[in-house]
Amino acid sequence: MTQAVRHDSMRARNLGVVLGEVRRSGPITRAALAEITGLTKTTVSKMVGDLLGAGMVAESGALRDGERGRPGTAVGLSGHRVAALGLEINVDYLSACVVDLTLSVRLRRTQAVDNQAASPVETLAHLQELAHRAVDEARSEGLAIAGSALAVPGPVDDGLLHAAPNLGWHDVRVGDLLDFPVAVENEANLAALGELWFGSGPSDFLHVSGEIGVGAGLVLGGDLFRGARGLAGELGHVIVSPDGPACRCGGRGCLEQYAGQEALLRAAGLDGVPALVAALQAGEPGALRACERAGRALGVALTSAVHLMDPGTVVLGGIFAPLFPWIHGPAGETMIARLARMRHAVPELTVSRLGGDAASLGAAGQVIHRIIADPGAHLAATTARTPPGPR
Amino acid sequence: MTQAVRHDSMRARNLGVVLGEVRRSGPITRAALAEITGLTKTTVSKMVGDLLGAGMVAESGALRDGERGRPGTAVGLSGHRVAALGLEINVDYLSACVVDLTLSVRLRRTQAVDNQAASPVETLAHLQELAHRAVDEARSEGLAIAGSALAVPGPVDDGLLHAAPNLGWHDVRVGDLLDFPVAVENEANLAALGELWFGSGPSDFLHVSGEIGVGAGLVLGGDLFRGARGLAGELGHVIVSPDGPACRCGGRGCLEQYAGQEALLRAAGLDGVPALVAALQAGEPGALRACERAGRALGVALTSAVHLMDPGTVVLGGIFAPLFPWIHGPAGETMIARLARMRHAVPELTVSRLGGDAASLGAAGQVIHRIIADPGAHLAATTARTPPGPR
DNA sequence: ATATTAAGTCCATAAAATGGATTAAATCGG
DNA sequence: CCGATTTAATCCATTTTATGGACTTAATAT
Repeated sequence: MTQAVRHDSMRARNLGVVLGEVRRSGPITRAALAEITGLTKTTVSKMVGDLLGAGMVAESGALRDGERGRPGTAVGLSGHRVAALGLEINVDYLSACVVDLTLSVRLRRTQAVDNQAASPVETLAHLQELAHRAVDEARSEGLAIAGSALAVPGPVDDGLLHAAPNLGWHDVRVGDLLDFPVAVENEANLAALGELWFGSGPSDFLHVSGEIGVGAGLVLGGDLFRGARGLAGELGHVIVSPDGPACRCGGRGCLEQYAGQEALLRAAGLDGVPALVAALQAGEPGALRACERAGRALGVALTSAVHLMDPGTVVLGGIFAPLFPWIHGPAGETMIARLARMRHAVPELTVSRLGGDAASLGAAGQVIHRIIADPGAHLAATTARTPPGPR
Repeated sequence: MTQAVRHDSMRARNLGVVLGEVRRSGPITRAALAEITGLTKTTVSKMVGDLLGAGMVAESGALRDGERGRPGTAVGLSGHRVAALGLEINVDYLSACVVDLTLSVRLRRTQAVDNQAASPVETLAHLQELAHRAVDEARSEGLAIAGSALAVPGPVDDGLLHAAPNLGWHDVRVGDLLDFPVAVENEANLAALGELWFGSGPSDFLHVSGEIGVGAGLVLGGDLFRGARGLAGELGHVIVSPDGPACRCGGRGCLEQYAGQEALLRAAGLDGVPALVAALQAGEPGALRACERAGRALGVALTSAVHLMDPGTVVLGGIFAPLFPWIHGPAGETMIARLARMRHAVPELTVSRLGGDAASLGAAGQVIHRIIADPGAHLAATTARTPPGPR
């Protein structure tokens, strides 16, 4: 049910509208904010005052635009006080980052750890240490960590990590193993949001994060699509050929068996993505054939995905980013051949410019996003001096 | 951007919350409404007063529940005044229905017309006539038509019907050919909503509407998923086998080539779905084989759909409803074999109990749904005596 | 120097919800 | 059978929030 609006929630929501517009429209005057939001100058002024007090926005001096009349003072998001911690657990590394309210990355730490050999408890002890170091460092720069989120390589439902096959974990309530509150979310989903907030892409796209598994996150209108139980986006197990090779999921002919990291390297007869890239650059026929095959399979799976979910564009990330020059052709051609007659515009295939820490950036970004959407909650929390996040 | 809340929109939203709760919780007292919504009894009372005045709710007498204290008077949705018109254009028929605010079907009219031979202008002239007759009849029962919606067999983007291959139409702005305002929407989407509001299903499901084409509508949390451009849900062109038979969409091995009405009848060597059902009941091996093959293909396509969209359950409608006893087995087994290891719960396959007019019911239901979500708009429209819908 | 224009603040007012008091209508207990 | 109790619904003064016009401020234009 949509919640009833009361006086206090009206104010909370309008604060969010104003702050959201400040983010969207960069440094902007109070008068322009009033115009855009439809609120009066009075109301906007009062709200901007509160946000200034909380250090969430800052005045960036008079905005002399050469027009007549008194120039306005522009207010913009301030990155000096509020920040968020983003974390990621993956097969062979842990990472942490701190992002401020302007989505500037203030800190990145990555630590190579072989988590395949480790238990959840061990891994999370490591992560906790990493997080505390990051927070201490951020604090010394005057930042207050307002919250944190964690990306994990597997489907998550309400804080419970169902299964992370590449870690060998099952049904782990990850948040309970840390000494600070954290939102837990699928790595593919957060990588998609990372692309949304830190990449240059549009706000409607399907982000494909090829790693050992192949996941996808659909972003529509700036929101992540999660499905009924948060298990949507398993592009890696879309069926490319119903009688194809057996997959660890129990099916046959899943995309992962054609375009997953392991299948791809096996087909090329190489060890590691960097070696594959080198071979491709050298023009080795075996490597080229392997990529061609993977690209066509990806095109088939994406065709099904486009028919079902209708994304605006498709962004390839993960291992597909370095392989993009070789994947792009066969995948794109397959899609055009199979989609063009049904749609005016076949979604464009683009490449992610984010590196491996898309997911931890997305995690931190999500925390920031929520604060901006509901600054009232954060304001109340800080005045009540109950700082969330690690201390 | 989320819209700013002002005093008037606060009231409008709360009206919607109250009316929504009246629908959800059946006849209910003002006191209980206050409790559930979190608004005060005073506020709720005033709103219920307004809704009574508009004829949208009615008091259904004292609610004597045997408890102590003064019994409350229950208010429930009233079906006596406000109603909506639902329309449908399909290959071989036109239909219209009138549904009141309680979602009771007050009128159904179906007219067999061969629209394959007709131009949009001719067909819509027919439809307009049908609509006016339905509205006149509804009016004579004291109903006021508050709006109308139209289901068409093809993808629609912002009122524009892109392509209806089975009608031979392209880029028709359907609403412009009628003399009353109408919301136009894909038949598969509206059939899914029809299932939501008039069927008995849950509020998270994928509704498959097998007709000549195979479409699907995803309903999540009572909302329809539309994709970036409203073109989502084309299950019929999900790829079952990449080198399968050529499809009119330009691809190969689409589901439609295995489980579409034409492919299915051709494989069975029969003419018409009733004949097929008769043959299946008689146990004819050719018909059984054709259904088995279609069911397995449907299972493959649904497996991909479940991996990507994660629906709670799957509801089979259209021609798959009468064929359900024979389709259900092979499709369900295919899904379980391919999904069970990845998910705790494989979405259940169920059958739609709605007939062929699911889409026109969904259309009318959508209008009602919008009125209930925002009764303030309807209230303002009626007091300003600008009745939408045909007159 | 003066007029004009636009930004931002001030203040009285309006709209809506709130919360406590009151009235109404039932059951319970003797 | 009557008063006590309990719950529903309404009434009314109050509070919260946004509004809109007046006012002040700071710039450009003439």
